[in-house]
Amino acid sequence: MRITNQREIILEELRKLKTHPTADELYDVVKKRLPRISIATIYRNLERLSEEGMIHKLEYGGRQKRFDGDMRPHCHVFCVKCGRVSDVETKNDVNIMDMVLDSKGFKIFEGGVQFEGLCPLCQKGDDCETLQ
Amino acid sequence: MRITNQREIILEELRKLKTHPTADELYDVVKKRLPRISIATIYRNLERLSEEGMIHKLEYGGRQKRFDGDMRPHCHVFCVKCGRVSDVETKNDVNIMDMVLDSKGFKIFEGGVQFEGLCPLCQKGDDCETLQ
DNA sequence: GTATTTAATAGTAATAATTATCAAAAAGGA
DNA sequence: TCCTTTTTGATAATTATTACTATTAAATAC
Repeated sequence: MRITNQREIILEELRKLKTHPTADELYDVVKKRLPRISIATIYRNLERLSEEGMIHKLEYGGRQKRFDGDMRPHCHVFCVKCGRVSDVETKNDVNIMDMVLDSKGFKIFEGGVQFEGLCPLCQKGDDCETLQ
Repeated sequence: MRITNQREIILEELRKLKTHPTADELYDVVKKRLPRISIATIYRNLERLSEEGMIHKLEYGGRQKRFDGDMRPHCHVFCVKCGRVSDVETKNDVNIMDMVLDSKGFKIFEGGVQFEGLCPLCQKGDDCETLQ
């Protein structure tokens, strides 16, 4: 995987954000540093970086995928109304993988806990701008 | 929510399936009993039934949503290659909700464990027909 | 350092899944 | 049965994502 300017800046900006942005949200951020970058480059690199295990691709709650540059193990909660995602701090004493009794022939690599709820804005009844 | 023939049969057929079908997979099944049904009716009812808490909408792994008529609490594993979903039998001694220490202002309703892996067919290297 | 090879990019067209629209049909009372 | 409201079928529109292609830039060989 070649180190291009675009790839470096995409990764750098994603790591700065704690918001688990969608591709187009990250596009808006990266465009400030690389005004000529294409949205296709954002998509391609996010896909590639997640294949390489450098970022996480989050696929729950809503139609758009979200991405997370924080590779430390942690859980997420997503808002069922607006699709926003946040980190959740959890007790660390459960090994999820040990919970499996029968995986019906699947070979399991990873297990994770995720939560559903309402974000602070949607609780207040505000129309979250990031509607899924 | 009115009880229509279409709605009843969609629910009935979904409950019969253990495959966690996508909307179009369920469409093919339901069409055998209701040849004139529209794909939009499938989408509308699956969305509606999940809003009403009668079925589960599964949004991980791939672009298509999947649906599950089995409302007993249980975990899923999805194949990272083909997107197939299967139930996973797990130890029942962990209360996921108790794990939360800080939810960053989100009000959490539900928590679940999900696993990623490879389905039996993709392990063999076969081209799964249900490619995501 | 320059040439060569190969991967990555920008810009845009195409695709796929889902949702919106709307006239007609059916459900569930009154 | 009649009336109101919901749902349906058919299809258009939308939205997120991926594919395509000529051009540009990285990495490597010379």
